[in-house]
Amino acid sequence: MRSNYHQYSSMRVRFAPSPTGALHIGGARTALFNWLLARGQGGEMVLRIEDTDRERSTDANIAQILDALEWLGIDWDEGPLMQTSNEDRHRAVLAELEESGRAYRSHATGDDVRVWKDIHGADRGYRGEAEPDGALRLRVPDEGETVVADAVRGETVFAHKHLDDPVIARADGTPLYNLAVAVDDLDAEITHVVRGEDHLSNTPKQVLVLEALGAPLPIYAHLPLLHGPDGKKLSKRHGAASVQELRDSGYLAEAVVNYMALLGAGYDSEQEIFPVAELQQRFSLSRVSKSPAVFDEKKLRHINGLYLRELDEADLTSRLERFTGRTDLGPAVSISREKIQTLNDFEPLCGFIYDGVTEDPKAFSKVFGKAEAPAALKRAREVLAAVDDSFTEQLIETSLEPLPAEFDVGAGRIFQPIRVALSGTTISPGIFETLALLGKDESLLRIDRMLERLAAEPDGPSA
RNA sequence: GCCGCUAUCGUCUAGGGGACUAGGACGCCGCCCUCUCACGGCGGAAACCGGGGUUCGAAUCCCCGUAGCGGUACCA
Repeated sequence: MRSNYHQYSSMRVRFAPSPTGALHIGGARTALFNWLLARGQGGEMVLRIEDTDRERSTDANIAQILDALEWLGIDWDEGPLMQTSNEDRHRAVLAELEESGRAYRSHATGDDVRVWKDIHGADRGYRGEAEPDGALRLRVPDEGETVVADAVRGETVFAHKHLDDPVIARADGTPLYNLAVAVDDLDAEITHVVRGEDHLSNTPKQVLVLEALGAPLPIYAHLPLLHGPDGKKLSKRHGAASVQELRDSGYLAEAVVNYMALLGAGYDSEQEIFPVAELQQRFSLSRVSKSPAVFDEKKLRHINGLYLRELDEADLTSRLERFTGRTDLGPAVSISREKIQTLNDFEPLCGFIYDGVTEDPKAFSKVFGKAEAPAALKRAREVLAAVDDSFTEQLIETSLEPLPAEFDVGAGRIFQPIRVALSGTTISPGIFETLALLGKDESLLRIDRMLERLAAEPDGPSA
């Protein structure tokens, strides 16, 4: 059974998405594993678009998949090949199979197959009679079994008596998936078929096609599926599920790659942050796990934060500017980088610097509900007004430092009022840095406005 | 229903017969740091699905059960 494996000298893998929607994380991970394998082994990767489902395959979807792969940094050596462009070859193979008697025409429908099973029981797969026309079914031998050699699962045995003769072409002669895949992989001299586990049950059909053709078999590797937090197959309702959505959520491509590599594979018992080159080196099909993995956005966020803080400032700045559409972010980047995990976290943290004070009644009432807060803010205003016009972080800190003692309160009781005056909220970058960045005039202006508001509400915040 | 795959902390995983009082990471809890939020540091709770074997010895091998998932299209 293991006699006819491929004899190609170098490894060739393929990623073959069907363009029926955006590239999901599951698909992206399949692409990544193929790519890591090829790049780590000096092999080649082929990109093939399985567009034989013309109803659902659109150019926009294809463009989206290419865009997602490019963003992730996954490249390929051949393609994108369109499966439909190989239809002549598919039809030739179909004709060959029919002529040799390995396949036959039949009008049997799914219902007919079901009736057959009801009569014959589970131990007899559907076997039809050859008819002059109709769909083309591949003849499965009654005896024996087909063994799928799987690099992650070992050998999986499918007894022929359980297999129905699979339909490999529609009545109109158009080839079906199981035929097209087998032929395309053969033609592309693919040595390792690495794909999702949902394809495992279809694999014997493809192996049977290859054997009917007397062709060599690739080595298969079926990856564990990705699930949502509820244990169900990952879908839209689990939040960011496509590569594009991840990008729009402010994740970094390198972090997404690192995280995806971790899903369904182990590399080291102590370490899990690996630059992509190391991932390529370490990746091995034998390190792929067999059980499904749950996509955990919390962990992605954590890893993203790690990568974000590793970026040099110019790089981070340009990424933030591209992401937010703002320009001249400059110093705001350095005072916020320790506090954000994604590109998307920047805006809520620092938006007030550019857009003015945020209205946050809860923050206002909480901070100015403290008796000394208005007076503390007034005093801070005086002290800050006296600071040299250079208004550096250091000078600001020195000037404000004595206030807590002066009011005999904790530092927070002095700084939070200032923070709310400047930003409107209780969360912002460090207060000295923020004051310095805003500049003396703007800082004093914002404090004055808050003081005026407080004066208008002499009994304290009503909110 | 039938066929197949899988089964270690809530999650991702390490483990491939003795090194396991089962390791790491995310998350969670507590403490420290601290002007908020984070970051960082320290500590803690938390798992071998159940039952039979095999073996001197099993998280690791085998069988059964159970559960989850996938497939079962003239979809891919």
